[in-house]
Amino acid sequence: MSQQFQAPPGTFDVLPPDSARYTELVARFAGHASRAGFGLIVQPMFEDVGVFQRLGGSTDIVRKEMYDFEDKGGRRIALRPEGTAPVARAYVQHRPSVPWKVWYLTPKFRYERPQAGRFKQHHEVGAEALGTDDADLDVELIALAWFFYADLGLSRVRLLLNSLGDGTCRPAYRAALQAFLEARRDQLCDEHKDRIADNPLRVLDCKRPACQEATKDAPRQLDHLCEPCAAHFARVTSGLDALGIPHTVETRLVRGMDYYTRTTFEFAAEALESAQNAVGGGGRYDGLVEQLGGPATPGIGFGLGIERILLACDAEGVFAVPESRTDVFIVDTTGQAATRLAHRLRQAGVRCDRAFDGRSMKAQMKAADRAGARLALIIGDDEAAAGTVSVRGLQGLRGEGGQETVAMDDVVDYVRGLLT
RNA sequence: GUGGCCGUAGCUCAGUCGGUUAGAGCGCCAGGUUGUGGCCCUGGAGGUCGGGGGUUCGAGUCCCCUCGGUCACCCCA
Repeated sequence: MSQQFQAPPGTFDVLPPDSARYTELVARFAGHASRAGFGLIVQPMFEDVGVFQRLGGSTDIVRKEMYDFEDKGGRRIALRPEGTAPVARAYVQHRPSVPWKVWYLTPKFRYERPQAGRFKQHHEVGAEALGTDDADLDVELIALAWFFYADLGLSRVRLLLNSLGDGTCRPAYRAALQAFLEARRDQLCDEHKDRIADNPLRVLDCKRPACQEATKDAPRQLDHLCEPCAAHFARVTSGLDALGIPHTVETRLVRGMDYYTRTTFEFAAEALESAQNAVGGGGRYDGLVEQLGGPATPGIGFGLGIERILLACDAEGVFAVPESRTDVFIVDTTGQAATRLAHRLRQAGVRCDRAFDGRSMKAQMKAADRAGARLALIIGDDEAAAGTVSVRGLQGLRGEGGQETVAMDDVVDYVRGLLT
């Protein structure tokens, strides 16, 4: 007995017709991104593990959720757990002129237990822009994501916004927060007692009631911004206002990677019941390129989770993409005509399909119907002898059920005329 | 990594108190109509009941283990 395999835990196959939503979603995002001056970046699925380790050492994503291994050449490799660091790595490697604006479609891998809206491999579309710290760019990125969601039909998405400060104001704030947390160490949950030293901001993000209560009056980064950071944030919020993008300032919003500075944001789908309601997130990372060995270069970007977006669309009842498989189906019982006719139609830009295995006319007509074709092109013995094709209208096309006889030589043009 | 729930046909599910050849609907194939789809009718194919072990005269049903799924914690897209 042969072994049956299935997709590894936490992964999945997306088959037609469901995959039509993926292609349509990506096409829409590509449209928004290219209209905003972003070009596609295609990158490896894996990187030297150091690309990720060097900048997220105290985050769970890097500490315990990374798919890393040694390859046959003894290199330490990690499947990409996130998309920003590889883009920064590419920037350092190629030094493109700035501002450098790229968008991507990528799978992301995280070793964690699957759950509603959470997988070991999921897919994101995203955008990154490097080379300027102008707050207008922050607004442009956020607007790109925001109006992309709107384009899909989503209306119940909430933008959460925060500023984490920079190298000037963050250290002082961090120290003040650590002092505050140390004084209340006993009230924190066990897990976060240990995080005060290495990642105090993370404690603010804890959802346990005990932690929430203990940190209720904790100092807020937003109140400790230096003057330039405060001005930057004010320009971001006023820019969003100018575009009519509603936002909620969420002072506890920390996000998953250590490299974020200044603007951070997250998009929460309120239609999703599950705990996994973040459909996108991102922020500014003005120190990242330098940490990866490049020149000091500011940057900002985001990633949007395709699977969660589709879940949110289902919950809101929007973005139903009808499967559209073919326009024309060739019913050929002679076994002599279908191959050439299909080729001619396809070369002429007509979507067409056909049956195989020499099935009966009835079976081929059934197949034509199931394929969603608007026209059946019938070639039986009579047509073959006369050099003609019977063109029959199927569902959706005017004259449905009607049938006409057309010369084989003219049928491609005739069909194109009917379909336009 | 921790915990709850669930595994019967390709899909959605039924299966009585443990009882003899494991069912339905949908889907698929064929026929009804030797050249015509949808609707209808008839028939057919398709299952080691997730896997292994145990209890029993007898296990889809009870017990243990295991694998898988799912949901939650954690974390995030």
